Amino acid sequence: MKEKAAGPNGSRRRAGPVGGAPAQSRELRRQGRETLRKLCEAAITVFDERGYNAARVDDIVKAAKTSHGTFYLYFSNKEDLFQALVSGVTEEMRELAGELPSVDANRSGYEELRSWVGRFYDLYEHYHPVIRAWTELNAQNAEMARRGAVVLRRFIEQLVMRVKEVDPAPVTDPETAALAMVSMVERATFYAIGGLVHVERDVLVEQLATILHVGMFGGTRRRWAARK
Amino acid sequence: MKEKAAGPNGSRRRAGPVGGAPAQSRELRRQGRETLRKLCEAAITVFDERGYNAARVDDIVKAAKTSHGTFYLYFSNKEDLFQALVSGVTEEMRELAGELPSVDANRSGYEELRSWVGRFYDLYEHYHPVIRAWTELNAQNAEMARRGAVVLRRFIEQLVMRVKEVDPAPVTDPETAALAMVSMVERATFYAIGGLVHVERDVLVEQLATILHVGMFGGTRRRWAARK
Amino acid sequence: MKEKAAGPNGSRRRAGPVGGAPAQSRELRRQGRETLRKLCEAAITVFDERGYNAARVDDIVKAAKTSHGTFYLYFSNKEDLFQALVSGVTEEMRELAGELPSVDANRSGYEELRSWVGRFYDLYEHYHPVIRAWTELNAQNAEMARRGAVVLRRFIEQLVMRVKEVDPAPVTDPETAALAMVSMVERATFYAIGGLVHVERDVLVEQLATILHVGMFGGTRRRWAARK
Amino acid sequence: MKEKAAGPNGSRRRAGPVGGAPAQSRELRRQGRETLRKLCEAAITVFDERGYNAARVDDIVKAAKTSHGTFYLYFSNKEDLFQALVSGVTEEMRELAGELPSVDANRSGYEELRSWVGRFYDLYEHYHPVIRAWTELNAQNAEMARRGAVVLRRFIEQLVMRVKEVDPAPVTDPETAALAMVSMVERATFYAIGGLVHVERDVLVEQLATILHVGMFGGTRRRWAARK
DNA sequence: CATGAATGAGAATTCATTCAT
DNA sequence: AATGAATGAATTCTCATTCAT
Repeated sequence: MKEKAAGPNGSRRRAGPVGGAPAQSRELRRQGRETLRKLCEAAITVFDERGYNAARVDDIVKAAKTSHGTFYLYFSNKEDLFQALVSGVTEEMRELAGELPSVDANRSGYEELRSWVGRFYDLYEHYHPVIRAWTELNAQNAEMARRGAVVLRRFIEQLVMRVKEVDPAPVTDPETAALAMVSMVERATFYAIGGLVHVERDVLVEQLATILHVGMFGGTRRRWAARK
Repeated sequence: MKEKAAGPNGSRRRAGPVGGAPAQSRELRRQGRETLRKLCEAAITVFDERGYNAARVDDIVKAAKTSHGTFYLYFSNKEDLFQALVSGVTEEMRELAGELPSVDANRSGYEELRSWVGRFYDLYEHYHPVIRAWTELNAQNAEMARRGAVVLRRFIEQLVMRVKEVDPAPVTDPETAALAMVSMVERATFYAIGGLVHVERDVLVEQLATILHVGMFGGTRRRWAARK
Repeated sequence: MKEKAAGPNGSRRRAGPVGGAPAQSRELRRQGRETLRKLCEAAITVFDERGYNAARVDDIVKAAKTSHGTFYLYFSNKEDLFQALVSGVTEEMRELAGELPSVDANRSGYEELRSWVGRFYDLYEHYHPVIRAWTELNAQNAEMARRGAVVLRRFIEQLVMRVKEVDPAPVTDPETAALAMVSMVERATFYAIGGLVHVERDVLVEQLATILHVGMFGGTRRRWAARK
Repeated sequence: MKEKAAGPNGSRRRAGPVGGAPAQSRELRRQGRETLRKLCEAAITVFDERGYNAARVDDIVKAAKTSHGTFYLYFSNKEDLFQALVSGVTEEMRELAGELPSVDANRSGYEELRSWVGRFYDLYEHYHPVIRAWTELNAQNAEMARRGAVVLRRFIEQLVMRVKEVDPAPVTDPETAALAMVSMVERATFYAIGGLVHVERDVLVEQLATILHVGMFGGTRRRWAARK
């Protein structure tokens, strides 16, 4: 039942990384765009290895096989680069949130939900270094925390909207329930991908989809749970 | 229905903060213990304001109204101090995990669960600055991440144990379900306390307890959900 | 009584800006001369806004709407460009010094003097950004300071020569008096043009000419001072 | 006729150098004050040798035989240190301006004036490195230029005030005349001390005092000019 | 015990200059 | 002749840690 898509969020990958302040104030030619891309990739690698705070600009330029001076041609500093990366993530997360399908209480509803959770998992996995760095920054950078909150609320809103389509209402307080559910999906995925717990992707995705389905959309677990 | 206890985790508060390496190698008199306490409190305040990485030893000693020299009389460095704070949290978290009660599918089971979730919330709130700093460090310090994982798994274990007491088994894969549920409780609490979403403590605690009860212990939401 | 000439130093403007070392080693076609001119003008503008030291090659090429590469096609560095600008100023200053007229104690002598001071003022105003940048460099560049001293002494010499033509000798120590007078004219003009004090050009020119006339050439202020 | 005072501005030397922003936010003990003093002296030496812009913080700390870290304990950067030095100069200049005596047309008036110009010369000589650095900064730092203008206007005001005490009025436009005279004294002193022209202190002081006396206070040069 | 002062390694950033197209 | 891109040496500044009193 492996259903991992070709890339996170299906085939709609963004064109390329966006630069920070300095890069946006000028036209980039092919060579420039290539360097920008190398820097972004290098940064992701380095953030993955050492985390945001411990990452040095020097590590990034070494990983990108370029020079200090070049770095500052594209980004005004490490945070600027990071903001650019985060922009990519938030944009894809927004889209994914918007694609949460209508869900009914039947098996087809469950399957749609499971597929969606799977896409969330894959996106999350792809951007894991960035997301982890993001959690690091939340404590020291209010703007970053705010951007995270915006994405979180967007997920909650979408989930609430879908839940309200269901009749009879399966939950009495959809906002709070949605907060709980989104928290669950996000954090369990985080733990799984970070390796803090050992669990297979598909097992987790199924379990999360099941809880969501039962808890929010009136799905009944027992009838087909033994299928596996 | 406010049920906040007198202090986090009831009356079993630890004696006082423990010092780092330098402090443990000698006897502390009254004045010494007082200075130690001031430093720990100051550190919590500063970590709350700026996060761990952005916190400077200078900020801490200023907040504690003492000097750099004195800081190093009690802790060998910033991380040493932080480890001391984290030790307090992990210890209390371990205990709380051990106190997860047996839960039945009835209302009394729900109420015990709710009380326990409430205690989790209060403990989490009390140590919020430390916990937030901890998430910051996870990305850059493997030992810290390991300690976090230990606590997480302890919660999962306890929950699994309680779930297995229930007959007939309400979930097919208790380990994964427990991961999901612990993630949910932890993260929703984190968002609520951090102010990223706006939700009342008691509303959240009830919702989380309900989902746990229904999802893990076979509780039925509908019968008494209208009670409120 | 406005007597500002058509351009600084009358009609004897230099042909065009001279380039630095790289530009002088090759023939410049029309396009090249145009680029050279744009760079010089841009440099003057930037020096005016930020001073010499704070001026960046990047500022200059942006202001000239050209590129870094082009800059180094015409000048070997920032100082080379500046030397080129200074050469223009020193040359015109030398000429102006040489044109200090013979002055008698009468009104006609005063009027010739006033006209000459006016030309000094206008020349100084035109080159103000360059001159101000020059004062900046004097402290850090001995060669620049030397070139400034040469111009200063040239003015002093000329003034001494004119004073010695007068009989009976109106001053006992013409060298020192000339130093004082040249200092006065230069610095008062500098303050006026820089806007550090608020005074009209013609008022200042008259006053300076009067003091020079009375102090160096035996002019008597009282007879016609009320004229205005 | 050497009349150089014991120190610039007589015996009223200020207590000691003032620190920059960081130093002012805490109490300085004896050792701290000593270090502050060493840094200021070292800075003056280095500014003298290389000028303000070419001076490196590294040069200053080497000259002061201390470390980089220490520098930033007392000043937030090179400019902060320089502002502190300039504050000392402006304060003394203000005082000296306030001490311009009443001057009559007789020899005694001349002598008082000469003594005052001599004190100006000595003060200027003592602070020459600072003043030269100041002229460097004028072009790139508006605040510095403003502070210079304030001092200049203070001198002009005082001179105008003294001139207005004289009856009958010797000059028709005292403000402009005062600008000219202050410019003369300042700039001639600057050239003399900087070594751009070669002239003895006492010769220059006498000449400047004479011109001031004759030009502003109705003194008559001829009667006693041959005395020398 | 406590403290103010000093330290210096390490990190970020700038910018004149060169290079490849 | 022009240009966008790259470079890296030089510089500033920070801050955990040590030291002397």
